[in-house]
Order: sequence, then C-alpha cells, then structure tokens
Amino acid sequence: MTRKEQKEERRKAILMTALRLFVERGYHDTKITDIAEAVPMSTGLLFHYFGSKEELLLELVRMGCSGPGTVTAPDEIPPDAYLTGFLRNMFSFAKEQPWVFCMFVLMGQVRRPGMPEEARKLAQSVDAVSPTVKLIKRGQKAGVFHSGDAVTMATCFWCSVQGIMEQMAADERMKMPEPEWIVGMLRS
Amino acid sequence: MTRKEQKEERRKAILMTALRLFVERGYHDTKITDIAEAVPMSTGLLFHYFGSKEELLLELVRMGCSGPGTVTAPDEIPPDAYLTGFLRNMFSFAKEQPWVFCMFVLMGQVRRPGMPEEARKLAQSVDAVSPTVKLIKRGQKAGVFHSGDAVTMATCFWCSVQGIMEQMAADERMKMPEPEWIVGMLRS
DNA sequence: CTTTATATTGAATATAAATTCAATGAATTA
DNA sequence: TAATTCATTGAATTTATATTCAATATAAAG
Repeated sequence: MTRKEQKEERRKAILMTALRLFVERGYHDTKITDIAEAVPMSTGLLFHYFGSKEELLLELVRMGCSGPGTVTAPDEIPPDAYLTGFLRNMFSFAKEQPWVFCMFVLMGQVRRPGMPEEARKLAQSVDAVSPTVKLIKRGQKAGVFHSGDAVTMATCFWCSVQGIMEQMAADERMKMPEPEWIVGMLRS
Repeated sequence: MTRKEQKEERRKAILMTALRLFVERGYHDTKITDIAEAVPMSTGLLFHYFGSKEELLLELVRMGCSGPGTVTAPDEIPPDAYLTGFLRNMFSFAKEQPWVFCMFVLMGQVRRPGMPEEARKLAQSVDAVSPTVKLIKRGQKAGVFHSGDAVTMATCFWCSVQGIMEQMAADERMKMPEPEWIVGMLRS
C-alpha cells in the first residue's frame, strides 16, 4: 500500500518540521502557516493530518514520552561516567539525529508555564530529575560528587543542559561543549 | 507635581508587571490584557502609556541595557571568586529585588530567534560573553580553570545560568543553587 | 475505463488578540 | 466656581492567526 505509506511519511514530515520550528522559535511564535510552508504543504492539508496546533504538539510530546526519558544507570557504571556519556550522545545527536536532540529541548520547554495544559502535564509526567537524584546520591557516597541537596543539584544539572541545548538549537555557530565541563558542576 | 509623579509610578508599575509576566510565561504567551489585569488597569489605558506591546518590551530591554551588563572584574580579584560573587548576588536578588533577577532572564530570552527584531538586536548588543572570555583566559593562566576554548566555555557558562534562572523564575519551590556548583563547570 | 476513495488546495470563516476611540470622571488651574 | 487638562474606561475596530470547507486533482479498485 504505497498510499498508506505516503500518508505516514507526510505525517512524520509534519511532526519533524514542527519539532524543529517549535524548538528554534518557540511554540507560540511558530504559526501553523510557518509549519505548512516549511513542510511544504497547504495549511488546509495540515489539518487533515492533525486536528489542531495543540494536537500536533501533543503528538510530539507523546513521542518524547516514549523515548529514552529515564536516566537509569546500572550500578556498575560510575555516575559521572554515565552522565558524561549521556551528554556526549545528546550533543552528537545535534548534528546526526537532530530529532532526538530537539525532542529533548522541546520536552523541557513544554514543561514550563504558559504551554497548553494537556501537553504540559504529559511532559511533566516524565521526570528526569528523580533518577538523576539517585545517581547523584550514589556519586556523593563514592566521593566523586560534592555534598549538597541532591534534588537541587539534579535540577540545576538538567536546567544547565536545557539552557545550553536551547542555545545550540538557536545558534548553528555554537561549538559543542565538552560534556565533562557540565558534569564538573557536580564534582567535588 | 503629584500628577506627574503618579504617572511615572504607573509607568513603572506597568513595566515591572510586564517584566514579571514576560519572564514567567514568555513574551508571546503574555497577552496585553494579562498585563493590564495584573497591574491592574484597563487595557485601553495601557496604550496611553506605551504605544504597543512591542514598545513595552523595547523599553524593558533599554532598561536592561543600561544595567550592570558587563562583567568586568578588576585584575586583583580572582576570576572564580568574581563569578561566584556575581551569581550569589543574582540568586539572592531573586527574592529581594526580583526586578534585577527577572531583567537578567528577560535579556537572555529576547536574544533568541522569534523575538521582535528591534528589541532582539538591542539585547544582543550587550554582550556578557566577551568580558567573561577574558576572565576565563585569566583563570586558565592562573590554573584555576581547565583548558578549552574560552568562548565556548563562556557561552556554556551563561547558558547554564540562563537555564537555571529560568527555572527559578518559573518554579517558586526551586531551591537556590550554590554559585560554587556552577563555577565548578569551569574549574580544573 | 469507470467508479470510488482520498489527498490536496486556497479561499472563506471563526476566533483570538492587539489597538483605537468616543465618552466619562477626576484633578488642576485660573 | 468654571474652565481646562489629563487619566481612565470599556466597547468597537482592526489585525493576526487558527480552523473549516467546497471544489479539484490524483491515485486505487473494480
């Protein structure tokens, strides 16, 4: 069935285009017509695929939720090495698989106030902090991470990453940082 | 002239309210009516004070530009101590002088794509990175900071700060991080 | 080839948000 | 007190954006 495949392709194209634009310019400043133009397709057709702008966002967030959201490291891997590796992957995805990278940034943005409620709640339901808290506590016991409230440390860590990734998404020229630097924020 | 003072008061009230809302929910998702309600005043009156939403933003950015944007540390202060102190101030402003804090966050947001061009250009004209680059190079020579491209390091540093501050602005519950942690990202 | 189903378009409509404006009220001045 | 100026309002207007829809084109099935 070439027809059905075509449709699925188109659907994905819309999702990927919207993802890129949402991350580049923000949800509220991305107009439906911008997405349609960029795909490219007529604005009317876009509504044939997604009932509304909000549903389009929701679908993206659903994809984001099913991804590798949880940061669970097996006990045999040192916490610092795990986080460094995670970031290294993420940063290199920026070029090869912008999809994964953008999704990460989007999920962070959708969690903030002012975003459509349903998408926001959904995004907030996947929680990167809790697993990181465990990881940080393990690191603190092992002496590789400094002392301090692990929840605040985990939150700061991911907010830093979010801030850096948003910049990378907005500015092509920005060079990739060393993951080590960011993990350095936790080291003793 | 009580009349003129009143007007000036009102003007400031509008600016401060808009600043808070822009930072909390983002520029595009803050409606003129939201600002008017929050001040509070009628929407019509708001246009008596500022010609447009964009001009209101521009005025805020102008204020942001005249502030202590440049991070210039005298040579006798160690770079790491200077940055730590700067962040400590900023974070404690979050409660006492939310104005300064919010302004910092706003300037970062306005620099991104999708913001009104005039405000964006103006915000981009104040550049926190260059002074920090010098500071970082000095720190590298002194051996307190690790090696690496100073521009990328400075950019990452401020993006991290931006990410953390945005979270603090959006979520009251978030605890204040230790400035040391963030500077730790630069330490060798 | 004919029929049917579906993709596609672009203009029309609906909705939401920004902006204007005529009218009112309160302070200031003469 | 009367006249004048300016602040203030809320409804009307304009503009921007999301959404719908009738019409057309294209592909699939019989």
